[in-house]
Amino acid sequence: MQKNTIYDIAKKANVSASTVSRVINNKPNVKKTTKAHVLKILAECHYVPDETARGLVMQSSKMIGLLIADIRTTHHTDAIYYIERELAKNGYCCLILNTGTDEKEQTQYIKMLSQRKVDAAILIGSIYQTAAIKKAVQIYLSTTPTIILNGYLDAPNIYGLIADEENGVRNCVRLLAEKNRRYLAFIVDRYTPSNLLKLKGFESALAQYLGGARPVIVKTDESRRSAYEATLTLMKEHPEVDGIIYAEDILAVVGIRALTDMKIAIPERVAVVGINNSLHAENSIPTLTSLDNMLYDLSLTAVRNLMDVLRGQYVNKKMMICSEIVEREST
Amino acid sequence: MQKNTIYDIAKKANVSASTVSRVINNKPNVKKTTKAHVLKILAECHYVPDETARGLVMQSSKMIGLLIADIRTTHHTDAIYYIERELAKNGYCCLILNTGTDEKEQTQYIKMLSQRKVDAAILIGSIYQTAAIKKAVQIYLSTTPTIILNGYLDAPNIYGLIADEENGVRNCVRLLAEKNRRYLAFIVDRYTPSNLLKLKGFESALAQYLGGARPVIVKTDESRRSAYEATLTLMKEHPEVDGIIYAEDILAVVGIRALTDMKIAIPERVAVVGINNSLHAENSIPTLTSLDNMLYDLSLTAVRNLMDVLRGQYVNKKMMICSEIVEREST
DNA sequence: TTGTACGCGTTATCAA
DNA sequence: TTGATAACGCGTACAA
Repeated sequence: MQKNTIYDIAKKANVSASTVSRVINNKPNVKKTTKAHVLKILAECHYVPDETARGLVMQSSKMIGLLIADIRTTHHTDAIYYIERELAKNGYCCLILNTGTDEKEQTQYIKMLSQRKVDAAILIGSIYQTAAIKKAVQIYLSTTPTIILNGYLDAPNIYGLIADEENGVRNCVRLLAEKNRRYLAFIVDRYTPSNLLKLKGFESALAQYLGGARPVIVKTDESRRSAYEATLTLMKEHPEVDGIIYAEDILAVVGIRALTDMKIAIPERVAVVGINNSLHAENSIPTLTSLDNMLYDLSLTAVRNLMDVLRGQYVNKKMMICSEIVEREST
Repeated sequence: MQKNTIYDIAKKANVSASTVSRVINNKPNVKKTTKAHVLKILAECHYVPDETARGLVMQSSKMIGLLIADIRTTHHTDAIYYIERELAKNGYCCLILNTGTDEKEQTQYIKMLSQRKVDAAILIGSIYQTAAIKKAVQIYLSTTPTIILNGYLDAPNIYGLIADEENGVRNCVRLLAEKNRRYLAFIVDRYTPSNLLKLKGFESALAQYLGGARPVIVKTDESRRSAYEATLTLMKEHPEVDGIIYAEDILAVVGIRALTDMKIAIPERVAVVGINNSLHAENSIPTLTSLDNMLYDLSLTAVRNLMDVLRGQYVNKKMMICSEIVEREST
């Protein structure tokens, strides 16, 4: 594009740069006719203001940094989609960074956010609930409003927004108990803060609803095959199991396949529950009962809260959004 | 963070701002001792340069704009992941925007890219191969290197990078013909430029390998259920069909379920082929033969080409990357 | 080897 | 109602 600054426009319109600026920003005290004239030239030249320069003087980049371990995990992709769209409505752009799971790298990415002068940051996933992140934020983003999605850290500028998965899982156990299940297992792939809460809910609910039945907890590694194997092994070693909760829908879907291959009837012989209420749950055969952790509400609230903070309004530091069970064929 | 400019650092180090700048950018002609001293203060203050200001003077934002219709389509998410990681290696950040499919909105987003002064743009998906986009790019990004992933537009600053899906589909037909399939159908959900090429390949291959068998082409709408219904109807109306190619793996997976529900043996009675070689293909039962359009290579090449263009090197305007069939149980 | 002065494109203050 | 001028934080000729 041919260089196109407010000075170029000013020259063509025979006014000063400040008048052009006033027109662009719709400020008062501009004569109607000059405004119309400038507006016309602006349109003719397809003038677009330089947000970089604007940001420099306004001390606001109108950009929000989004940190995520790996954007390919579908659950997080959805969150990013909701967040990006909502931020766009408010005139903000998203700087999206895949940080991986290494703390050193994550710290580097937080530094990048400060370098890019983002107006705020959203860390997506409970994995950011660590001491390393807290320290990095204190050093590099000490005055930048920061939200952790499904996690919390205690710092003046950090806001936590968490899905109440602990109670959610408790309710899953209660549901299974009501369906006369007595021997429940929980299959988990990673010990994230979020998953640890799910396990906590699982164990306490067993005590409450199933008279302290011994919890069977299986830890798989992160490949999907592994959830398949884990399910096979589980049913061999604990044939009494009549209900399985998986830490995520994807694991459950793979588990359902394993059970089907073993000719185990779902839900007659074994009931299955997943978490996330994702598309996987709707598409599996049989369809999967799943704990909806309200990702959409979580995302929307994150943005709303952030906008409020940026407007200087008071916002609660640690909010929780209730989960809900969506019942389908697998229970 | 307490304000922290090169001037603040300069004061603390008893040197001028330009010396600090020289140290930061590792320029020559700085006395070793002063350099060490400045470096120490820099570290103590956790100084981070302001990329915004830097961008203003260097006329380079070190940001690349990524346009995508909807980041939630898994195939594109993968592309974004590869691209983001590769760009990060080169010191670039990604501005990711969901444009939707409306041309007016898409134009607005292109305008935003120019406003943010991105150094280059990557448009992900053949849907950007439209006259409206071409015009918008010419107006707002006329000097910004722009790559279309899986598409092409003829303009001085636009580079096309396309998967050879036309030939890929031709090879799929040949494979099915070699497996003695005679009556092939193609199920497609949207007439994107990419899908139109697949159809073209399908029809020409029928002429070549199957003596001009009448092509059965079914257009579904974009919901997944619809692919299920379409498959049922297809098999009722054309019971002779013994091979189906779906425009995308997801459609094929849903189709496989429909066939299974109809007790149609795969691949004995009907062979099935998908496109994208995504995780869906690996996870379906039976596993799905799929055309790999080399998304990873495409993404990597896009970034490499872009970096070359930014370095002022010559880059071919329209490149093609060959597809490959990955055979699995469904054929 | 180091410092001064200017410009990048914009907004804001103040004077005209 | 308008225009000149000074920031914003940085890089870089040019001068010292």
